[in-house]
Amino acid sequence: MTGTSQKSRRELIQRPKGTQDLFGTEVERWESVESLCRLHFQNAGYQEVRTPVFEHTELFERGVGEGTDIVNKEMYTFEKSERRLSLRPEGTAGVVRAFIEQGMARWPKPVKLYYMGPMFRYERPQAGRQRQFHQVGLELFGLDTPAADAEAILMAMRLFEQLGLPNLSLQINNIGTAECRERFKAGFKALLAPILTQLCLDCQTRYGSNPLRMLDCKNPGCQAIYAQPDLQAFLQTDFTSEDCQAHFAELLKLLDALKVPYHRNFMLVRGLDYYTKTVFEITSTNLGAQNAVCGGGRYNTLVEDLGGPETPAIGWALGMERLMALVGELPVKPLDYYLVTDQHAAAFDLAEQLRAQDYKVEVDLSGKGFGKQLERAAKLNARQALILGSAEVHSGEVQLKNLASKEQRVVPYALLLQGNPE
RNA sequence: GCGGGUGUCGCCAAGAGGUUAAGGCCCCGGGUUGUGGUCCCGGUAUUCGUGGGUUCGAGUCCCAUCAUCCGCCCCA
Repeated sequence: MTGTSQKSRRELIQRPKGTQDLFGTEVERWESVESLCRLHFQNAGYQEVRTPVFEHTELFERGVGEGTDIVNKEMYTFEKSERRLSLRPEGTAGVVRAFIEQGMARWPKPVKLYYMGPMFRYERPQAGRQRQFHQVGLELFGLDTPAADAEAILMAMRLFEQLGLPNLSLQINNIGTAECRERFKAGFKALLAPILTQLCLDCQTRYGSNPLRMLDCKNPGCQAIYAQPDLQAFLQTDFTSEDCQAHFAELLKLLDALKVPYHRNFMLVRGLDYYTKTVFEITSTNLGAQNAVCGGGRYNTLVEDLGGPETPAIGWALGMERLMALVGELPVKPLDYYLVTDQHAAAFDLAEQLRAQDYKVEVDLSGKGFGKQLERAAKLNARQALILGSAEVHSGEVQLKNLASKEQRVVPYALLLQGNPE
């Protein structure tokens, strides 16, 4: 092999930046969390929806919003026979597209869906952020009630409680409708106009494009300005309409009754354009700088914006990588039997019968001596070894050996299959 | 796109310009071809992410580049 081909091989076996190989016990942890999510959703009447990993680029441009960083600089976009397609950077747009295209608007209300799968954003990787990452999300279509908001939030909070996540905080806010925000922007800009030059350049840009996002600014100087009493007073007067305020108050009442602790965060705004009324984020101090494990909110105009019938909705998504960083140890199914054998036909037959009884069983395939096979059984931490040689096949028995106690005895097949003769 | 940290075997890791690049774990083979995890013996980096440069001499110094981690931006 020449030097250059070695080099290209080295590059070939290097995974793309911001992607991850998942294997071994880590995959088992993911699987058990995923099945817990499924069960949790299904028990509450949510159905899984599986949409494509790529969609027409325009869907995201119109859905997520043309002004957002996600569509401006983070999408993986490619062209194929005159069509612009993008790897999905988030899940809601695709689910809404499916909702419209599959006629779910005519299903009995509400329509309750969940999804899970990979998402793609072209960003610099850091703790809790990758280019291919995984989300689990929930969407509830057709209702604009505080109860719908409460259920969506409760579904997330109870899931995290079941998983025992540490140091969680539910941050919640009401950003009202588009009209409410126009009213807000006017007042907010009027207050800031005299001191605009004291703000950072980013905020000065946002002043013109998206004033709400200014509140998210990490610049200490800007934060100090936004923390000033007169501005806070303005923020906390709740600029939203009476209807929005009543909706939100009712939601908080429900959360109180359910003993779901929350923090009303007047500074919480979200980066996607489609949110209305309720927005929330669930953060943990056990994560790095990217501390949100779950985020979502109400989006009452998105279905219509994408060409569907007027349909209010609320939803959220959680980041699996961030979630898994918070989930502690999970039990791994142990190996019940390791089959030591030089009689493979009989061994496979026995293994299959045991597996049918839900035992975890491995058959040695090496053809090596029984000593080496037992060595492997011990390395795999098998509870028991089953030794099945020609003598045992002839007598219809098997040697059952407890690898911890070293006890070994002869057991007829039939007895072994009747129950665990430990 | 910008800023900082780190790159020596699959993993952890010694090595501070000078003979053949420690050690541990894992893996493989043997001691023990029908009885294990302990133990013993042996094997596994012509090479230090890559490419240049300085030097009589470079894993050790310089430059560039790549990768990775953390942070900014933004978000799950």
